[in-house]
Amino acid sequence: MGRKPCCDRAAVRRGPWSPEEDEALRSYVRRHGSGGNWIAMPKKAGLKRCGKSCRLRWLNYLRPDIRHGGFTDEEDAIIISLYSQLGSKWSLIASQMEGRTDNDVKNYWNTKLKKRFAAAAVASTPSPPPLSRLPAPGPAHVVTHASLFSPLAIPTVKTETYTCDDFLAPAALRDPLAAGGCADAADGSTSASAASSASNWSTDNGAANAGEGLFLDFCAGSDLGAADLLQLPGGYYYPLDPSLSLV
DNA sequence: AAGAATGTCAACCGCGTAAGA
DNA sequence: CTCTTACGCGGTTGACATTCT
Repeated sequence: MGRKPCCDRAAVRRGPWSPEEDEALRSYVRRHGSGGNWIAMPKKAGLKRCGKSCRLRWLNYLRPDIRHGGFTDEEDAIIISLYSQLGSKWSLIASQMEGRTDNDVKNYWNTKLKKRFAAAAVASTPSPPPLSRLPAPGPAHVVTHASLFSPLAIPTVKTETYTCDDFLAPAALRDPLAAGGCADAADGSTSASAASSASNWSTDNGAANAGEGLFLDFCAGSDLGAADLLQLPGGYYYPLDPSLSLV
C-alpha cells in the first residue's frame, strides 16, 4: 500500500530526457514561466512527462544559471561547513552557492566530500586526542558525521551568497596556524559579518563537546598553511587538499 | 581484450507541509 | 476547522562511464 502516484505512470514518459523534450520545456518556461502549476504544465507544453519530472529537469538541469561540476575549494569549504551545521539540508546549502542545485551538492557530497571526510577521520584515529578533549567515559562511540561535531545553534541563515572570505580564518587565528602549530582552538573571536559564518569561528569547545567520541586533530605541518585548512565547529579542521597528510 | 568493480550523476519516489477551497 | 492538491525536499535507484584486474 504505497502512496498514490502523482500522475498516471502508464501515460507519462520516464527516464532520460531527449534534446527535443528539453527544448520544449525550455521554450515553454521561457515564454510562460512554469505558470505556477507544474502539474498542468507538461500538457500545455506538449510533453508526456510528469509535472514533478518537468520541475526537476528545469531546476536541476535546464535553468540558465546552473553550473555543473568543477567545484572549487571554496565551494568545498562552504559545503563542509554548512553540512556540519545544518546536516543534509541540501537545498539550504545549495541556496548559499551561486548556480548550484541541491541535487548537485548532494551528489557531490555523497561521491566526493564524504569520502575525503571519512578518510580524514580514519587517519586521525591513531593519535590520541589531547587530554583536554578526552571524551567522557561511556559506551563505545559509533563514528558518524554527526558524532564528529557538536550541535550548533544557527541563529540565522545567511540570505546572500557566501564568499570565500566568509570561510577564511580570522587573521589572529591564521597566524599561529601558518607558523606550523597544532590547530587547536583559539579564542573564537571573529570579525566575520554573517551570523552563520561567525558561528563557524566560535571555537570555544565548551561543555557541549564533552563526551564527543572522536576528535579530528589536524595539526598543521610545516608544509600546511592556514589557507589549506577549513576550521569546523568545535575547533576542528578539515584539510581542503585531500593529499595533505594528517598528523 | 574482456569482465568485474567502482564511480558518477540524472532521475525517480514518497513524505512533509503550505495553500487554497 | 478539515480536506485536497501541489510543491519542495531528502533519500534512493539505476544507467552509463571509467578504472581495475
